[in-house]
Amino acid sequence: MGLTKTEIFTEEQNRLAVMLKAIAHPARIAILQEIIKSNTCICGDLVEELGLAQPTISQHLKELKNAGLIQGTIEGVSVCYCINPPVWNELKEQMNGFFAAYDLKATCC
Amino acid sequence: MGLTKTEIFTEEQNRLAVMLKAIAHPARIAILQEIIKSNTCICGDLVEELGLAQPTISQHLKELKNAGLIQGTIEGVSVCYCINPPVWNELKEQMNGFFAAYDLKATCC
DNA sequence: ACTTTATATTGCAATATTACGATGAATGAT
DNA sequence: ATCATTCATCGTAATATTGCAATATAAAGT
Repeated sequence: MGLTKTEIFTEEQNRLAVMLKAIAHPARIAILQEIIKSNTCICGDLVEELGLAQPTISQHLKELKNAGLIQGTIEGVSVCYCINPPVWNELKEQMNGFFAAYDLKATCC
Repeated sequence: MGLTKTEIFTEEQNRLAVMLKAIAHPARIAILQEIIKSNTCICGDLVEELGLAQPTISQHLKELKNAGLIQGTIEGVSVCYCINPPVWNELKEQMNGFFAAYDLKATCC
């Protein structure tokens, strides 16, 4: 098969999975950290920072964009990337919910 | 290729990626939610709860275990699963760090 | 118009993931 | 001892992901 059975799960579960899948790669974690670290939008110095080829970085950026976590605005020749607040907050809420639910009842094994 | 270049990234980035990849699937999100919801360890009623075959669930549990997020203790015929606090907390800290870093400087686009 | 610079797209090879049927191993009940 | 129950493992088919070379696109400078 190789294809996730999304129809079995809730919309929330599927959306959270998509967002987490987008972050779940060291290169994309590094990209997000760079974007957050540099106060302004980052204008694609990423290829130099990370040790990956330009098409690879471009592809990772595309995946982050597809998941809605970042947005890219064209600035002349280059493109400036930054966090997309609504989706980022959605992720934050979901994860906080997760962590809070566990903290409440961590009385098991 | 199809193989992540882990040697390029920091140990922290790689560990976070492994943990997030483990959660980044709706079935595994659902499993974690069930484990957290049921105060006690969950003793594998998961096959009935979710609509997936038993080998599939078993495989997902294995991946969560490999990432260190859950632990399973044998209880007679069945196996009881619960959150593995150290790794779960590590994930929580990492994610909180992420979210806190962004909240500080959300003054961009 | 031509060239440079910055990014995206395409195509491909290697590998990983998802799901499940069939089968195996271990415990508890009869 | 035999059987049912619970879970893990193996094998396999379908699909997804990762990374890059080659190429395309698009804006800006000369």
